[in-house]
Amino acid sequence: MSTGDGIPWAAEADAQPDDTAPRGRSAARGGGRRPGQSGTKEQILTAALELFAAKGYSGTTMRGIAQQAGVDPALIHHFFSNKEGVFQDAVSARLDVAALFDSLTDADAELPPERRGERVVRTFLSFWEDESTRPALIAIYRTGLSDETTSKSFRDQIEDSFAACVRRLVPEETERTPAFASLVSAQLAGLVMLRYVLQMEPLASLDFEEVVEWFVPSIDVHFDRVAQG
Amino acid sequence: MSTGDGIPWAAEADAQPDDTAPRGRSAARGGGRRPGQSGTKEQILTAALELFAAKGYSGTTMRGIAQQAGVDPALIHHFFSNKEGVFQDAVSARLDVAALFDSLTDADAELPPERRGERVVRTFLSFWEDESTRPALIAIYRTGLSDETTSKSFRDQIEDSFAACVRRLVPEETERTPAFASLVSAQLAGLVMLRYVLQMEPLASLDFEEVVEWFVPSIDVHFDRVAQG
DNA sequence: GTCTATATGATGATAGAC
DNA sequence: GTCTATCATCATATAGAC
Repeated sequence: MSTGDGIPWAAEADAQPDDTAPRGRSAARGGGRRPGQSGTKEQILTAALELFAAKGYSGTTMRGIAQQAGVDPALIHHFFSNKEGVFQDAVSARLDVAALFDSLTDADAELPPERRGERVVRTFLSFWEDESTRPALIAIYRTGLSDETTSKSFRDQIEDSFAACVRRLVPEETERTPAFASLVSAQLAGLVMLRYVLQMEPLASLDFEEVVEWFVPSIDVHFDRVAQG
Repeated sequence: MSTGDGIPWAAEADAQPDDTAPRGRSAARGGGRRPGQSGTKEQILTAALELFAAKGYSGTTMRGIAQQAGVDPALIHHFFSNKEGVFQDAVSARLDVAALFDSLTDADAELPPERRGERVVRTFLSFWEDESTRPALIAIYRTGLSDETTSKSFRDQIEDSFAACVRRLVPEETERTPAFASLVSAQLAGLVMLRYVLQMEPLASLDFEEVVEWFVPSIDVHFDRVAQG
């Protein structure tokens, strides 16, 4: 633990972001044996993600994952070598972090400033509302905040992902753009933290549209400000 | 760990919020031996808070605290019985969580709506800007988010503290008040998370007054909204 | 692919000498 | 008040039988 076991999940995200089609024959890679012959591997990843989301990284044990998945602990090592491997595979199997904002196209930059806030909020929150990606996000947020080591890569990841988002929506970069991006990130991070991670009431129970309606105006404030220089 | 060792820091805050005066003869209690004869106890609490803030609750070890404080691990048990005791004492020695918003008086409810946002933001952030209370807050936030068990009491604590705050500033309670409080909490939580815990740039390096200037308008949006029913 | 058995180390906690 | 020695438990990880 204190030996410096950082979790470089930011390494790379291979990921299939929103694979609505039933998985099975993904693009033939290599030619080796198809993984997950009996579905056990998938089962382990699901169990792992559940636990990482609920108990954080250091609170999740290999034994716990094994029990949750109904398999032997040694099997997990067999598949993923170590705990860090399980985490990375579990997260990237459900979510492509780097592509979080890929659905924001250049066309969105043409939106009038008063529409951009809503566009960002809806795009970001859609991944939190989606039950297939939410556990991965919760696991990432919990783990990313657990200590200074993981916080560093988590921070870089947020920075990168939001920087790309901002670059799409506010093409004309000014000196205020970075601060603007920080502020918007902070507000979105706080929202998901309380609504989805901590599940604070009544925020957690609000209808999605209600959240958007309440929240977007406070984001628009920043878009207005950055637009007027 | 999985045996359910929650951290009920919300138990009670006895706390001396800002004991600037050099301790020594605190109000004569009992009559027993004066604690902290050689300052060792204080030393341990400081080291503990530092580690809890940096590595979270589960990432901090008794041995690590001992090493950081330059004392024997057994001494910590002697003073605080167990890890949970160290955490509670370390946090409550520097910060009275329950009194976070006590400086908001009824007079603030008389402020025009457009001034209330700034009042809340400044009050809350002042504890994060203060180096004597910041480590305790970071420790609380990190620990509170580490898993579902601690998240529960953390959430309740945020709820209570902000509920009290809102009750002071928006006396005329409507059906929108709770949602309003949630939203404001979320935005403030996100801000401190990115600026002080994750230290995301450029947010972390912004001048305090700049942060206030950028952030307050997005809070005012909610005050305006709740004011107009 | 699946399991048993085990190596190796760190953890929180305790008892007791000085 | 301070320390040594130690316990029981948990962790990750590995080697190897089937």
